[in-house]
Amino acid sequence: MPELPEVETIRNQLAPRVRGRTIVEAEVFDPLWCAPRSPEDVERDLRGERIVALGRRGKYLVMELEDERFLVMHLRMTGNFLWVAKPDDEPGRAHLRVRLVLDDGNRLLFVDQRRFGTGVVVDGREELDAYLGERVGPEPLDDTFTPEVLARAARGRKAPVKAFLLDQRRVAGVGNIYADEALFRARIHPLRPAGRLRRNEIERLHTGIVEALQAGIARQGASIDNYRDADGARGSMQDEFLIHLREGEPCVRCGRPVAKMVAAGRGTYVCRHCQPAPRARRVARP
DNA sequence: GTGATAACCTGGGTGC
DNA sequence: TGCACCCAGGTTATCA
Repeated sequence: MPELPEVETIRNQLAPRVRGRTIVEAEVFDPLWCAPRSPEDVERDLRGERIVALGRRGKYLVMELEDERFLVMHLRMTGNFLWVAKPDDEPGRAHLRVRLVLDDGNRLLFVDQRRFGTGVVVDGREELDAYLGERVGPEPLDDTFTPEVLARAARGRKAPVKAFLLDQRRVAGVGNIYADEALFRARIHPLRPAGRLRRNEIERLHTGIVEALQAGIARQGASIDNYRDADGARGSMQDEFLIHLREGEPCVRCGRPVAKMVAAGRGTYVCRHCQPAPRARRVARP
């Protein structure tokens, strides 16, 4: 599942290749991708536009076009954004949602098996800031993301810390994989209420988030299922998971078996020894 | 305002 | 072999 490291990997690969290129042809094959706007409208917006830069915000890939127009894409569950040099190299049409042909003949393909991925054209930097501002919180790899920022976001939250981490408005870019990895690194149980974490736990969680995401970027992301980088290659982070998907295997820290549970409605991996469960609250007697 | 849950979607896995 | 059903999960809408 593409999370921050996977999207950042794609951005790193594509940014230098697309900068300064012009989109000479845009084809949107799946109306769901750009709904409620029609594919024809979006194709018209993109055709002839020069690409100024390719950025990222949380899990969003942001293609900046001329005149402060932005194509904001989200890969969701199974989306891939592929770079193809020749028409013959294109994969089958089965899951192809969007094709952008550049003036140098190269192609960008949005391929998405489950059709959750989206693309939105936003006009103006103010509208872009508003669009992202209501969906995405602080960037965890920015210098401005400090333990204080994390503590402020968690303050008063009764939701389990796993749900807190998955909420993109609290911390941008963390999904199911890296939430598990960050919590294991921080030795925090996923069901602990976010607002009840102590100062030293917030600091450990901050470090865990940053280190887990950096590890993912260093390994070009995790290819559990569908994720491929811009060149169609698999990442290798799945070989380096400390806890995620390791049910029944010995914990890398204590050797006890890793357990699987459900937290925030998601499959969640935990070491019950290294990540102690929250104590049950006493019920007051009448 | 907050937290929980269903729905969206499709392919793979499982059981019969 | 074929069919029905369940599950995976990021985001959004809805409800309590």
